Amino acid sequence: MPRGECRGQGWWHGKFRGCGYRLTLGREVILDILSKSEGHLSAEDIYMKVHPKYPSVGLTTVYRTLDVLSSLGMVYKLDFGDGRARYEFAEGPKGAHHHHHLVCTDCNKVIDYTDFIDDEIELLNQTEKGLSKKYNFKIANHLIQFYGLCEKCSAKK
Amino acid sequence: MPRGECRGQGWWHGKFRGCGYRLTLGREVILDILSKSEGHLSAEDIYMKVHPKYPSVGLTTVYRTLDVLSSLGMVYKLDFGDGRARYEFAEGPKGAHHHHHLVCTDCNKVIDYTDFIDDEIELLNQTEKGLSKKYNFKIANHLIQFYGLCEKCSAKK
DNA sequence: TTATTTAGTGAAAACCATTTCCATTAATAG
DNA sequence: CTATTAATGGAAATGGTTTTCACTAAATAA
Repeated sequence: MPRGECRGQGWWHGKFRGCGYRLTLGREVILDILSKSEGHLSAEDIYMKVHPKYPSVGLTTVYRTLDVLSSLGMVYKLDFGDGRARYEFAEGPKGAHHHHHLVCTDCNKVIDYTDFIDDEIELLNQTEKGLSKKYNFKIANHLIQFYGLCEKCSAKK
Repeated sequence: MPRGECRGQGWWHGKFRGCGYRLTLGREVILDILSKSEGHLSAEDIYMKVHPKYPSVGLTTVYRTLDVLSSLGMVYKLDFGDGRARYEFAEGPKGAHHHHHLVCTDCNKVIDYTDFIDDEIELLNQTEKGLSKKYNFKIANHLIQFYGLCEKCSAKK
């Protein structure tokens, strides 16, 4: 991804600048990786993908950029209980394929599911409204995860 | 909590022994603290509460015991994103007052809510059934958290 | 354009919750 | 009571993440 192809073209350009953040090579590259990758990448995963092409981008910058992206709501920071944070792209304004997670407590495998999402979301919206009012809480986001054993791990037992 | 008052009396005695775990002073004390405390305690919180009366119980044992309790399903291990795990008592078999969480992303305050829980649980049960079948996943537990700004923090802005 | 300002950066060091190591202690079985 | 071995405490190690600091470069002013 040569710089010229991207600079100023992504829909996120304005978002960065609008919040007073500078648009740097590192940030573009990391955002690019995230937007193109399925799944849940750790900071190190991202560093590994970035480093071959852009050895000048360090792990520190990956962490710092993920923080910024996270605070801008462009990336979700997730915890699956294995001691390292995972990040996933937040899919722009249309929230294209929102999903929830099934987490295997044995092998830490994570399955994204979109089944039942519509019903879940509908209920969540109601719940959010009620909770916001009752607790004066400005809800920005939610997390739903199911924990258990994946097919392989429950067979092993 | 003198040892004699407790040894062999708690409903968890059998659970421990049945799983091949020994019933030790440390485990009893930690379980006692958890069962009497409202809220979400970190390992260090628990250590601080235990240490004055039982200085012989070390932080390592707290961690180890929490692991055991967690694997027995007697305690839930929670993550609110502030870098340390929190633990809460799982309320025995009747699941007395199951609740979900509202987490403030600014001050890390956590509100337990039980409102809307019935509808949520009902939907979750359906969803669980569907997911279990489709993905051959044995669901043992779920996590629902809403993230946002608490009253104080949204006023500050 | 060039100069100025200051946000952003890489590398190494620090941080800190948690885990591991190991010699010792104590709960349970016989 | 004795033997067995799970459990323990304290210190050290671990490892993901954050901080420090001197340096670089993006944005802005001249």
